[in-house]
Amino acid sequence: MKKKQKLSSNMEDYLEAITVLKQKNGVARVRGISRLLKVEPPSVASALNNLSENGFVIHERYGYVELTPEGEKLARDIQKKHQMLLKFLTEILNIDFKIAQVDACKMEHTISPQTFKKLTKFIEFIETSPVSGRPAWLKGFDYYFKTGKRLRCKVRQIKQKMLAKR
Amino acid sequence: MKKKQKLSSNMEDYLEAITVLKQKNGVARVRGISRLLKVEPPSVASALNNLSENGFVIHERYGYVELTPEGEKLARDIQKKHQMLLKFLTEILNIDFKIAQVDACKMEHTISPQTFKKLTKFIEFIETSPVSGRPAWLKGFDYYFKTGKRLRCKVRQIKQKMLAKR
DNA sequence: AGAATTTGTTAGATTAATCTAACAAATAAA
DNA sequence: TTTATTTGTTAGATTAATCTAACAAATTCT
Repeated sequence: MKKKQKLSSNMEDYLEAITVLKQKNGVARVRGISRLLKVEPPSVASALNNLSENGFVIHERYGYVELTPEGEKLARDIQKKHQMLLKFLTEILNIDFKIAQVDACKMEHTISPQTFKKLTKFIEFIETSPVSGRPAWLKGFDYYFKTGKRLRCKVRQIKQKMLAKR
Repeated sequence: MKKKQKLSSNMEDYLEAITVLKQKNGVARVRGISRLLKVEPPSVASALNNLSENGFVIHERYGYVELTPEGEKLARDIQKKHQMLLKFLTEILNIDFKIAQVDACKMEHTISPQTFKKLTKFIEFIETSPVSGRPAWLKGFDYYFKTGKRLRCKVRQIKQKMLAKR
């Protein structure tokens, strides 16, 4: 066992596919992985050999694919990145789900821990906003994106109201 | 000439390196590309052959590397993506320049046109904010990231002031 | 149980990107 | 103008990821 510290994007994709399948069907098998990643079964076999040699999966001939603890940890980390990016793209930037899914799938392999952390916090910041739903500034961006114009901001609106009341 | 429609990330990196060098030194040569991308000269030679066959660069033996109009266009597009992502990461998310640079370098090859457009608008929205400098909500995020706490928002502050004045 | 279908494996080829080693051209220094 | 240095090229090996073709095991159907 070679115990690589860093897997290729490709191998990360295989690990991710395995957890996705286990979550969906309870088990992961060559066929499922092959279909999910749109590669032929021999590619899966070769990838599993690689992951097996490096201690991320356990796979006996014709059997189910199992993750080792390390494999499980890695897969979880990748999934976290994926979900965070997907959320950022769909919920904050309002990108179409399918496109966001593809983008997230690629970015999850390249994003640095720092950027991951920042974006995670960014999402958290917005989700826990005291104002219910999408905060005003984000709505302001939605409007700007659609029309190219700016909504007058709340602060100014209130100030104007105050002036009017006098 | 094969005229590929889609280049690999790798080839895109070479194209980008060529424009960067031309912008910096006026010309691009094998050595410069080799040093910039941290690959050996034969790798550059082979990449240039590829790009040459596909009509993106012109390179005669021992000479400077020139971009064709198509090469130039592609390189410019990649650079735009890179600069936009760098800006987003450094100016909005406040990520360290070096890390942002690395992240941008990878993401520039995977980002979809939609995401590119959204993010570009997002930056524009913030840069053209009527409030000078970083808008309040972004400062709110900076504070939240550092302390985990929320600044009370402007609207509420004003409302409180109004109450106090009565 | 036997046949048909699905699933998995092996062998071997292919492609893209890289490398080292050896050599050749161009440039700079003596 | 030789020599030395830098720069560029060619040939050939290596690695990772994929594929097709052929076969083998497991499962399902009749």
